[in-house]
Amino acid sequence: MSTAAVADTRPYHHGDLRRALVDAAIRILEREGPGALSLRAVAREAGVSPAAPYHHFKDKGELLDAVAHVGWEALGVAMTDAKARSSAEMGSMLTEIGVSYVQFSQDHPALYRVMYDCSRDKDMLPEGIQDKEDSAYCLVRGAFKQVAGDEVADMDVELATIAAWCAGHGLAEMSMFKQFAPLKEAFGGEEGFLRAVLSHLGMFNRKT
Amino acid sequence: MSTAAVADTRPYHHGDLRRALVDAAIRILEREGPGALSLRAVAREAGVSPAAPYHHFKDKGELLDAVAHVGWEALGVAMTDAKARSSAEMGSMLTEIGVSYVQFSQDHPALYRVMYDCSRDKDMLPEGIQDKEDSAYCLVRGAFKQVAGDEVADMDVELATIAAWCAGHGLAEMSMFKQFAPLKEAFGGEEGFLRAVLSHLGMFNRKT
DNA sequence: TGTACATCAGTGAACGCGCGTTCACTGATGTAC
DNA sequence: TGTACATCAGTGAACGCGCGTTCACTGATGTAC
Repeated sequence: MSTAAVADTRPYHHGDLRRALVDAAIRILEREGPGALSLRAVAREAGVSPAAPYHHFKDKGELLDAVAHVGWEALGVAMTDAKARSSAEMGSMLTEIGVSYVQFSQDHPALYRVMYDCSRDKDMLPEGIQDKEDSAYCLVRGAFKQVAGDEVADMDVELATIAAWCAGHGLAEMSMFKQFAPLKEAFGGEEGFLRAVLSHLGMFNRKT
Repeated sequence: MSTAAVADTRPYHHGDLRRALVDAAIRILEREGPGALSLRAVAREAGVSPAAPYHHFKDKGELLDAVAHVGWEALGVAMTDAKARSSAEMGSMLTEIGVSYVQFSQDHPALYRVMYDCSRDKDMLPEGIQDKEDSAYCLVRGAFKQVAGDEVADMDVELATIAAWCAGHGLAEMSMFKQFAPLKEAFGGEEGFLRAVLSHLGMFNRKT
């Protein structure tokens, strides 16, 4: 059965329009960027009337929150994978996590932007990033704890985590600029460049 | 003579509307944030018809560019001051510059945002940040060169500059979140917190 | 010094646009009896 | 098993809004003679 046929026989009730709207929003982000992300555009992309989203989200903000949520979860998965990979290879765990973070931002620049924009609107880090057990932030802090050992004060672990997060976020935002192209080439591509910059950031250099 | 009287006798021709529009835009940014920065709002704030700006700027983008330009110049001044101050006190020059950078972003959060948004739209760092002799970026690179001495390779100075810039930008963007409030208090306020985080970033620790 | 005229820098009304949201509606679904 | 009915999840038309931009215009200024 072709996609068209499926579309033709699409029932009046969608089934999981909530999820479909979030997916549509992400598709728009990847294709046209954050500027194109209106509620109407999302409904259009999902093949539904502009009023339909209101049965699943209070307003535009709530839809955006849901999109950001999906983004943070995907980022968490990417970082967890990187951590697992790195400990197997006994390389620098922190660098691998950092690289995966920045690479995520480069693979999904518009989504990454929305993730932070939603947080900024509330002056709050996303969804208890510091509290939840399996949050991306806790993953980084856990890695620092593991690398540092027990004799290091909690406060220093916290500060190192914040410093690393800031550096990662800054690198994510900066590395999109064209001016760095020659430098990237000199280091054999994006990843080489990322590793070179990260190696200049003290707290990424500790090894397990 | 009161301000009202000045306003009443305001001549048909403005004198320096271009500059007045940029000032009005910055006032809007400080008061209402980047979301409120429309061309019409700027004209309104400057007390002029919505068509007037078109005699001074090709379009909205060009006005925004002018605003960003003013921002980058102000940031450059703040950083130059910090550098001068620090060498007088023989403290860590790089930390002082870093602190001044982040403080600027906190004093003018909306302007700081516009400065980067304008660059992002073009995928280019602002106004030849890397080329111009007195750019903020060159100031940082110069500081690194001075601290590192002649034996360090140019490439390493470049990478350290980029790493520092990323860290500063990341810290600027992160430190606005409410979650860091308790940590800031623990370090005796904003500046103490900034210094604590920066001290965890390797390349800020070198002293003259 | 006075006058004609080109140019500059404003006005204000209007354009079309896409937006977020609301509304009365209707088709589909599930449940009680 | 059938039927009545409440509820759910859509439709599509409409709302008012502020936006960027254009237009014909006009008042002020400066310059040539």
